[in-house]
Amino acid sequence: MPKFYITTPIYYVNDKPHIGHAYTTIAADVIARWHRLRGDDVFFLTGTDEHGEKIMKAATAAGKSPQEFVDGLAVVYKDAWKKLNISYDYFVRTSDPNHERLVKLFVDKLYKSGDLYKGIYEGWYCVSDETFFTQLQLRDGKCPECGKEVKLIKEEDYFFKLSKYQQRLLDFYKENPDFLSPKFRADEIKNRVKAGLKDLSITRSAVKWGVEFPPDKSYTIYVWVDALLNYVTALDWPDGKRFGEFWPADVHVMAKEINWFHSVIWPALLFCAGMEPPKKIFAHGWWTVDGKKMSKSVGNVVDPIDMSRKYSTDAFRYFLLREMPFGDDGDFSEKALVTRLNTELASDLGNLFNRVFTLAEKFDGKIEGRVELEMQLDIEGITKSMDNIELFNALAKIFEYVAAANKYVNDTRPWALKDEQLGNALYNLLEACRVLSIVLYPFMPETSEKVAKQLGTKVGTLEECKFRKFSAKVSKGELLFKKVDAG
RNA sequence: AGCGGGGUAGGGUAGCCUGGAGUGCCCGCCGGGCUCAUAACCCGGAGAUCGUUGGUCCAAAUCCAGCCCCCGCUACCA
Repeated sequence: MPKFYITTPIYYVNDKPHIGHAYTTIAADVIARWHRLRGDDVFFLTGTDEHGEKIMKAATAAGKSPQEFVDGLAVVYKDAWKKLNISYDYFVRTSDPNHERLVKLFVDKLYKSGDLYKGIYEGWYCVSDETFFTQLQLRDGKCPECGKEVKLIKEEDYFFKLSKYQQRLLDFYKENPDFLSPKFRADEIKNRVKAGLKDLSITRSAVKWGVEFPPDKSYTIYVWVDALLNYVTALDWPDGKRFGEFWPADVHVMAKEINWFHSVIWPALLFCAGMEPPKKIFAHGWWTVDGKKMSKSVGNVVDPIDMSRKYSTDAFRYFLLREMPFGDDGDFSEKALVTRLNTELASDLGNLFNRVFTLAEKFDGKIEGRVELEMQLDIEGITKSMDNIELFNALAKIFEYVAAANKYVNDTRPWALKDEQLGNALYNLLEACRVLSIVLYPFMPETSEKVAKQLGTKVGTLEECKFRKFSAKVSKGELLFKKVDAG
């Protein structure tokens, strides 16, 4: 059985999840469910990133210890993923003692490799935002966030010789053309690496809430190194059974702003440790909301839990993956969501099931006949799209089949048929519905299960996406998607 | 400034890499069909100088160059 290891980033727990977190996680869930449907042995990892100065400050402000504080937020994330039907296999936390232990082990290994050295780190620090900026990030020499004065901080840190890995990375990208995706992101990364790599300071002296740096205990390990390592500590690197079974990761899914860390720094760290890099990095785009950049100050942050409660988890999941090609940027609006829910989910898909099941329930003859509605389903195309992580294209193909099935109803006019002819039409339509329940499963698992139940069966595997003898007993249930008023 | 992406009917997109009738899809609009179904479904129609100028070519949305707009990213923010 082929294995498939997929991850989301671990999310920084300074706030509850917003639509961006939900998007990454839902997309990864869809891919994970797809591979389970294929029969792969899937390991789907998500989790939370819990170290850093900001967390400590937030905890203090809340009158809690950092650990109490992050414990509370980890639960918020787990609850959210439950509501969004995320089928993760393991939830990793960077404050977990096992993670911390393995991070130290890994960094110690880096240290012994000789690729760490002591140097001077310089950065522009904004006191009010408690954040470092690079020279280029500054706006008119002032803080790009708040516009206040920044001061140059110099500190002695341990550096990782990232520059040493420039050529190795470029060679790796060349030998593995599918490593960086989508394609248009690959050139961005390659060009930046070609332009030259600077070494990376991987310790902090000011940050107390973090993993201790073993060779020099006055430092903590830079949170990004801590965070990236979750992908292997969750597998119990180096000796765990899961590590042997699942590493290297098949795909790391994330938003584009952290592509650099995954495409450049992460493989370099792994090279240094003598380990295999992941097979694929997939960086998706960002959502604007009603045409504007989402931000707390504008007050347009979309809460995925609200959306799923209001329109159903499946409708929300569907919308996110249907509205924009996976990889691009796109715009979220409730109006657009309602339109897709009312037209594609209620009128096209839901109504198809409803009209077919209504006809089938009234019929007491034999449901059998010639296969007439199978080849309209482009299962090869869907498979190819899903395997290439073109989720948008896969959905488009699935809905072409929905349209073909609706057309078949209109063309065959089953309400005017009886006996064998009606049995034939119903056979084709019910098999089409059954097959649809399978291919829709990764995207809308609840709906898929409801359809299977109404068909008197269970959601099948990808292999069962072929027409066969229909033997189940149909019992119509409630409407799968009801229309809602816009606004 | 550097790097990258984009400008296709009222809106949104695909097509561009590997030139070949403006070809497709979704929403909206107009007309027809059907009556199993959630006023659902099916068919047809109107609507585009494919940002702009020039070039290559028998042929350009597609390739090349210039220009005009729009938008990202520029690494130690977690």
